[in-house]
Amino acid sequence: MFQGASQINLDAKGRLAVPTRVRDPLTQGGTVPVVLTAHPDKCLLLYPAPAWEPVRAKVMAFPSLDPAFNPWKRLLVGFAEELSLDGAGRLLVSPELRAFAGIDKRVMFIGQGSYYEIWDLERWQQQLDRLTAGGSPVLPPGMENFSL
Amino acid sequence: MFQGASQINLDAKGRLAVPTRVRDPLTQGGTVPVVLTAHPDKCLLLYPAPAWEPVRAKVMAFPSLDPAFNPWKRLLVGFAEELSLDGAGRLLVSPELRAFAGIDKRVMFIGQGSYYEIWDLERWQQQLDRLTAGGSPVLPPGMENFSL
DNA sequence: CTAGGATTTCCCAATTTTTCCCACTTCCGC
DNA sequence: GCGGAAGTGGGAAAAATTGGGAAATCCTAG
Repeated sequence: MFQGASQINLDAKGRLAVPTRVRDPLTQGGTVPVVLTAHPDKCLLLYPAPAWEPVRAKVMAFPSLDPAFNPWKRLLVGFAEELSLDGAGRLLVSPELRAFAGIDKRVMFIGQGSYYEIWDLERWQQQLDRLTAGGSPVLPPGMENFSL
Repeated sequence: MFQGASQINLDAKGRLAVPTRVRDPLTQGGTVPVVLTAHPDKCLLLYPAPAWEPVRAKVMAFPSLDPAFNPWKRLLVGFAEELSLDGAGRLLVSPELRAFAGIDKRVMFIGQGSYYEIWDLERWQQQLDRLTAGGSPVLPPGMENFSL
């Protein structure tokens, strides 16, 4: 289970230095490749490759001719890239994914259970502000009785 | 299984330089021709020729007398072209297909499992914006409980 | 039927990009 | 303070894209 937040920087070549704390559980010590893809909230998702497979399978099983599903397929599968970390544990993020998520330099890593989210730092801040602004965030249906 | 997004340009002669990371899985190292055809969403579909055959067979098996199927047949079969890549791995896209998909120069390659989609870049952006705009993307029926 | 022109096709070469690896610096633990 | 590990940056070799040019083919007109 991935959790925790880390702020890191991309270097000039678009390489993302994955912190060791994140890297080892993610790649199981370098033996497993990772998959990077896109999320509608304009952040990226980072899976260990084996964990991505069932997700992709579910998305691909959507009916092809129903227009409502196509955008989701295009986003989740269309942006997915299987990557390996270089010798120094860095991830080369493609220009397409960087453009999609508005990532240039400063980035936030957010553990989310079966995957990590990668946010442009500025966009992450805005996301936080929206949640904490106004004192009382809106509760989605079914969460009214949730206790921490 | 094809996945991933690549932005590329047509040159002045209408040649599409298929990126290596797309080309090799698609043509299995140059041994297999490809088929390019049209999709109702105004993008093009790119199949390895062997993978196209069963799709064409299924489309051709649609009932001829039901008028609802005819547009699909006309698009999918009517626009289909079998092509080979030139020595530099480029695809010569016919003026008809370029006109259909509104492609002039900047183009997006989107992996979609058994085929690639080819979009005019501007049209692709619009397609993305519709999904990511408003903060809460529309979930099609049956997808409410989908978890990533 | 022949010749000219235009278009298409194929191939080569230069530039640009990518990939891989090495070295330095900084931070943390011992 | 010292040793080790992790993060950072840069550079060189390889590969891929881009553009152009020459040859072959097709079409048209004389």
